[in-house]
Amino acid sequence: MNNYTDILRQHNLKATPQRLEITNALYQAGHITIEKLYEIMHKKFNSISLATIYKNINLMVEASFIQEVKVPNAKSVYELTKDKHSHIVCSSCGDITDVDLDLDSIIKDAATISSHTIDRSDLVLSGTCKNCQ
Amino acid sequence: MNNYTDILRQHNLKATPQRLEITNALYQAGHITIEKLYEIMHKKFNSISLATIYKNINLMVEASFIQEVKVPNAKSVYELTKDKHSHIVCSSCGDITDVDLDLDSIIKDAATISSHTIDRSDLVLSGTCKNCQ
DNA sequence: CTCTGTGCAAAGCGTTTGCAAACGA
DNA sequence: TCGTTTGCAAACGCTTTGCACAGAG
Repeated sequence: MNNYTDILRQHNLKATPQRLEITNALYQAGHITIEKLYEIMHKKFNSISLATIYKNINLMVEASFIQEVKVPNAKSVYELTKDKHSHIVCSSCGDITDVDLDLDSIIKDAATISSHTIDRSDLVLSGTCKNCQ
Repeated sequence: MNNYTDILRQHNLKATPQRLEITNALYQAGHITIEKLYEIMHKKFNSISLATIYKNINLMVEASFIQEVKVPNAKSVYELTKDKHSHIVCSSCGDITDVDLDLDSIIKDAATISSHTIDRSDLVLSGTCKNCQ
């Protein structure tokens, strides 16, 4: 049992049952669309509103408690913020998995080539997962 | 002067003035949002409709003549399809530049770790460009 | 008790669709 | 000429907003 109550409060968010369930759903699913999240939430709170989902998702993104992942040719998914990682999407079943890749030298190259400072990297790989092959 | 007329036809798209101008705007801008594209188009065709822009953008994406780039915390941009490359976004001015990075070994690692096949990679780096620093 | 969060309904915004007229080949 | 494309208006779907009531601290 994770203590999301405290974590929410640390982000100045009251620990309402709805928020605890959103957090729990994100934890369970790993990556989830708004649509799917609403489905799950609706089972527990049959009168929940999509507005509540959106308001909370936006607050949680602002608080950097969760993050949006933009996926090519698909809807965005949300995940709990965790250590830096990349994503692999299966174009067939849509499943998304995390993968820990070392992008340091590539980012360093990019910074040199472009004269940019770089503070964020989003890598999404697409292909076919083992099950779908 | 690029011969987009022929290129459009090779993709089974009639070379209308509107399409030639969309293509030209993409070429000039490198990366462009729908909104900005409409602005530019409107100067040349004052009665152009957003519907025309959307229809053509969608056809061109389907034909792989252009591609959508999903940008964190910003609207998608479109670019002419060219050799594989990554993108660097300036969080300050919003400017997007192409950068040629070798992701081969990283992709290979990811394929091994995940047992996926990988046929596409989208890397978007974010930071601050030289001008904005 | 106070202030924040929820749920509802309405509004807002970006995108798509249907259709008649215009146009490219 | 024939099939495609354009522009308009309406429809659509996702997201946000305003407000009264409920609930967390």
